[in-house]
Amino acid sequence: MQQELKSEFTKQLIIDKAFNLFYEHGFKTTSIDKIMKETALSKGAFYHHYKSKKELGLEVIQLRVQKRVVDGMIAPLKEPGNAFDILESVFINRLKEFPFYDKQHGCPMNNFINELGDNEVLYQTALKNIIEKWKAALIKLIERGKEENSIKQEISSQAVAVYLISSFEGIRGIRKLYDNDAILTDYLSGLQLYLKQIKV
Amino acid sequence: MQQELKSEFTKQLIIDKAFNLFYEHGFKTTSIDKIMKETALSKGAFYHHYKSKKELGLEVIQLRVQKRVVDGMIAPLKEPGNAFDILESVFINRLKEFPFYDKQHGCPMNNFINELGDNEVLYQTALKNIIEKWKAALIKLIERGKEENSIKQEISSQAVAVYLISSFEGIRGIRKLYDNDAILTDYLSGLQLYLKQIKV
DNA sequence: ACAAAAACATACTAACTGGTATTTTTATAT
DNA sequence: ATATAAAAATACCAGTTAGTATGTTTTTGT
Repeated sequence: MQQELKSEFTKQLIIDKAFNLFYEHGFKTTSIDKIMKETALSKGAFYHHYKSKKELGLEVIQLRVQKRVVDGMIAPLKEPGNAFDILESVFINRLKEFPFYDKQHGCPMNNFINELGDNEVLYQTALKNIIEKWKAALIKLIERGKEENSIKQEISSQAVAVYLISSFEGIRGIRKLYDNDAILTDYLSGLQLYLKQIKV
Repeated sequence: MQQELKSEFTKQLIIDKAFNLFYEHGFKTTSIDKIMKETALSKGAFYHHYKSKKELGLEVIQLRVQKRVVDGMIAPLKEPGNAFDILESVFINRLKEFPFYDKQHGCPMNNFINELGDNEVLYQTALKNIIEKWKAALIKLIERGKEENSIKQEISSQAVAVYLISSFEGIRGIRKLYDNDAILTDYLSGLQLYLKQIKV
């Protein structure tokens, strides 16, 4: 039982260090050697726990990348309260609260999407899964808003959800290029204008 | 003089093959060897014309990537006609006209931004330059629309420009994950709703 | 005709890549 | 304590990487 715990701890350690390196330097250009140097364990240990780099990448996406999006963007949508207000505050606050490091390196999910999204069906599916979860939660919230009459009935929940996600992921990439938040301020104004359109 | 032409031809050939490989496989994971295999020239020839891979990357961004955005998204904004109609048609038509290959591999500029945007100030500047050009052209068109009274006076041209660019680049990445255009259709509905908000 | 220079080719390096084979260490069950 | 299996370390493989050093061929000015 103690051995099992140790194994689990090591796997989590590898995933943790791998996520950080993938986030900062990309997946394909981060080697197993670099990851294991961070864990202070050997390459042999890595291949004892994972059969390939691809398997690790998949776990990082499913366990770390997904968790980030769920915690930051999906779970808050399910809180009780005025649906429109929640929609507005989640998108705006999340963007404002990012630390400098996260602004500089963009969205981990978006980075994976752009690096691996056209590469391999397994990565594709894992990433699509996160997007679909996010989309579904947004649609549900918008529908809730329509019912409680805080969001206009006539708009397409699905279209609004997709447009919100697109613009959010888009700006997370573009922000990398700048060394200040001016572009984010513009984005937020643009977003607020959009939300006004769907507000009842 | 003949030599100069030959040199220019070779450089264009290298840039051309490099762009295609970068687009399909990413910058960091495309080697000089692979590029030069495509040109049917030698590695010696490459290092005669370019001092490093970084220099090539920069030229690809400045000459090919930028041209794509200018031709497809910026130049059409400068055509005469109703400003709102131009705005609408450029974004919608461009997205609809992408060949399958381009849908699958996303936007070359966005790919570069997400792979290299947090890496190196030279790439950052070159890419930021394209975004700023695009933004400026959009702002100018929106201002034009305000003057001719096809676009609402009270909206911030800058905010709308940034929001439009963000959502466009965002969806170009997300589309990679899917094997059909359903997500694009949702995006287009969402975009149209946004545009309705700024129409006079 | 000829020397200089540009264009390109060949051969190479040292460091790094994902992955494997083999051995050593550690934990557990009897 | 001892056999067994998991965890981890070491050493290694064949292939790839950006970049260099040194050639050969082609073009060009004289």
